[in-house]
Parts: sequence; structure tokens; C-alpha cells
Amino acid sequence: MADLVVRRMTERNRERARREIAEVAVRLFEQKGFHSVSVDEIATASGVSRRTFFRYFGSKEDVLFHEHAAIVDELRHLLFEPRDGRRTGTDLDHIARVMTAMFGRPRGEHDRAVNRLMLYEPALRARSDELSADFERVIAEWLGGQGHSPTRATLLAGACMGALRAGRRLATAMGREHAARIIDEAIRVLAEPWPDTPDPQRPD
Amino acid sequence: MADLVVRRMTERNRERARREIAEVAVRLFEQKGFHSVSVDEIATASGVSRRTFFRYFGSKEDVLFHEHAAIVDELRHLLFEPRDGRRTGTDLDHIARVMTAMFGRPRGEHDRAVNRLMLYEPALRARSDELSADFERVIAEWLGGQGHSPTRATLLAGACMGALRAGRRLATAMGREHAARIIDEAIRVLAEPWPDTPDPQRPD
DNA sequence: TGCCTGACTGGCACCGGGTGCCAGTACACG
DNA sequence: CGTGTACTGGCACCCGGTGCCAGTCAGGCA
Repeated sequence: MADLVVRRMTERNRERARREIAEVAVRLFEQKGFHSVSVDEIATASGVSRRTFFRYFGSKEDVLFHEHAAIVDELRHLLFEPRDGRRTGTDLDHIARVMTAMFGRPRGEHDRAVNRLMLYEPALRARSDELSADFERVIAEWLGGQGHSPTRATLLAGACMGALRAGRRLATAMGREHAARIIDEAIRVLAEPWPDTPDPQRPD
Repeated sequence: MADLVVRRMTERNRERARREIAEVAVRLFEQKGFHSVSVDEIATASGVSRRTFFRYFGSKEDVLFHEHAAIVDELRHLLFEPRDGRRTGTDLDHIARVMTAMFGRPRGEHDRAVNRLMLYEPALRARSDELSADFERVIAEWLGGQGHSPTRATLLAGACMGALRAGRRLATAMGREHAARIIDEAIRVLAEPWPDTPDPQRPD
């Protein structure tokens, strides 16, 4: 029991140290660019050894991405266990609500800095696309449970995350005040993407 | 003029050497996994020095991806300069034709091996998604020229490449014989993604 | 109080990817 | 046959990442 208390203390301290290191690192990244900051620099600037840095973060990139697993878990939770008991509307309505909740909420300066870095450093963009890929898998899984065939669920989830990923990039580039409008437009694009597409059964 | 001829010879020799190195490397990657093959190993196995390897390929990953720029150019060419003069059908029809042409054509064993590697090694999957991102940019650019607003063009291109990227993964995982069917279904998903979505103007 | 144990840290050595630099070499050209 | 040029290989170096080991600090226990 005392053991449990000790563990919790340690855990909290670790979390605090992790956050401090991450904040120092992000500040350096924004000053000099991701590539131009070495792990040694981050480590000494945050008062730990290089070796210890790698015990807190598996890699240099993880400084920016180590919350991703928790974010994916949150998405899964919102999708599969809607807050108001039974959900209403269509599948797309539900996904739209969840995504608006995920992307639309206010974030601190740290998160916004991480977002800026992800947008402009190609290596980091690729890594952030992995988060989208995880989202896509979760959505496909959920759609499969809603009665869509596995193939269709995968493709729908792909289209869905494709539009939302593009929307997120647009919103980051154009500024926070456009975010809501862009997410809204992304959903509309998904609901009715190609209004001029003829019925495939009756080609003209 | 003689100078030009010499340049061409050299260029051709370089290209041949590059292909040989790439084939040796892919063979090693499939035997032992991407991470377990060092650049030294590739270099000695293909009879060049490590230093020269890095003159042919900017990085170890480039062995698998150095054709990407050419592929993107080809996509751009097919999209913007349709073979039969004026294109017919809707925007989506046109994109569908181009994509079927890009992904549906027969490929050699080397290309298929590269595809397998990309699918199963996470680091390589991320890198291959950059190709999709380039495709997405080209499609957005083309859609912009077809009269869609910049935002809408970006979002449409995102949805489009999202479904096709998912379809390409499915096809690679399920085998070549399903490729045509899956691409077809991806296009249908784009044309009519959410048949149960109510008209946004008349919510029920 | 003094010892033991276990978690954490830092330092060291090492590996592999990637680059700058320089010397050697092969080859077309005059 | 000399000469310039493009290519090569080797060396040294930087940086990200890991295995290993020794030191340290705290709490538990006799």
C-alpha cells in the first residue's frame, strides 16, 4: 500500500519532468528549427543527461508526439461511447460531432507550437500523418460495427480522414478563426462530394 | 556536342548502376528486413563503397523511393493533358480514369517487392504516405483549375486520396486480383459516400 | 543506527545513418 | 603524351539511439 503511494509520487514526478523537458525542447525547436537542435542541447538545457532524455522519450521526435496514444484513446472513447447515451443522426453526423469535439476545443500555446512545427518540418508532417492513420483505423473499426462491409468501412474511413486531414492543415495554415468553418466544409464535402457526378448506372 | 554525348553515356551508366544497387538492396531487405540491413552491407554487396552509395541515393530509404518524383510527374501529366484531347465526364470520372491508369497497370517484381516493404515497415509506410500527399497536392491543383474554390479543391482532393490510399493498402494486402474491384469501390464510395445522410437543408 | 534493496541517474562505449573533405584514378580531349 | 574533369574511395566527424555498468538516493527493516 505504501508502495502504491510511492509509485504514484514517482509517476507524477516523472510526468512533471517530462513536461518540462518537452517545453524546453519545443522552445528550442521554434527558435532554431527541429534539425538544428541536438538532443545534447535539449538535455543540457533541461538539466538532465542525454541518456536520461532517452529514458523519458524514446526518440527526439517523441518529444512532440508522445501524447498521441492518449489522443487516439480519447477518439475511440468519444466514438464508441457517446456521452448522451444513444447517438442520433447518421454515421457521418456522429463522426462530425466527434471530430469537432476533438479538433475544435481550445488548446494551449505548447500544443499550437507543436502543430506549427508539424506543419512545416516535412519529417514531422510524416509523423503526424501516422496519427491520422490511427484515427482512420479507429473510424474504420467503428464503421464496421455500424453494418458497413469491411472494405467499405475502410474506404469510407479513408475518405473521411483524408478530408479532415486536409482541413486540419488548412486550418493550421489559415489561423484558428477559420477552423470551425473549414471543418464544417469538410463534412459537407463528405456528405455530397461530387454533385455533378452522373448516376453510374446511367452513364450519359 | 561531343560533350553532350559523353554526358548522356555517363547518365545512362549512372542509371544502370543505380538500378543494380537498388535491386541488390531490395533483395537484402526482403531477406532480413529493412532495419537489419546496413548501408555498408548494401554497398559491399553491390560492389561500391559506402560513400558512393550515398552519392547515388541521398539516404537508405531513397533506395525504395527515388522514383517518386517521376511518378508524381506522370500523374500530373495524365491529369492535365488527357491523352484523347478533351476529356469527357465529370471531374471524378477523370480522376478515376487517371488513377486506374496509374495503379492498375502491370508492374515488375521489383516494384511489387518495394510495395510489400512499404506496407509492413512502419517507417516506410510513413514515407510512402508522402507520395500520396504529393498526389493530393497535384489533384487539388487540378481541381482548383476546374473551378472549385481553393478550400473545396483541397478538401475534395483530401477525400479522394484518402479513399484511394486506403484502397491501395487493401489491394496490396489482399492481392493483385482484387485491385480493380477495390479501386472501383473506392470511386463509388467517393461518388456516393453516405447514402443515409439526410439533405442538410431538410434535416429530419 | 546501519544495512539492504530497488528505482533512477549519468557516463561510457558502441552502432548505424549521413556529410565534408581530400587524395587517387580513369578517361576524353587537345 | 600531358591536362583537365568527373567520379570514386577512404577518412574523420556529427548526431540519433542503445546496452551496460557504476554511483546515488530513498525507504524499509533488523
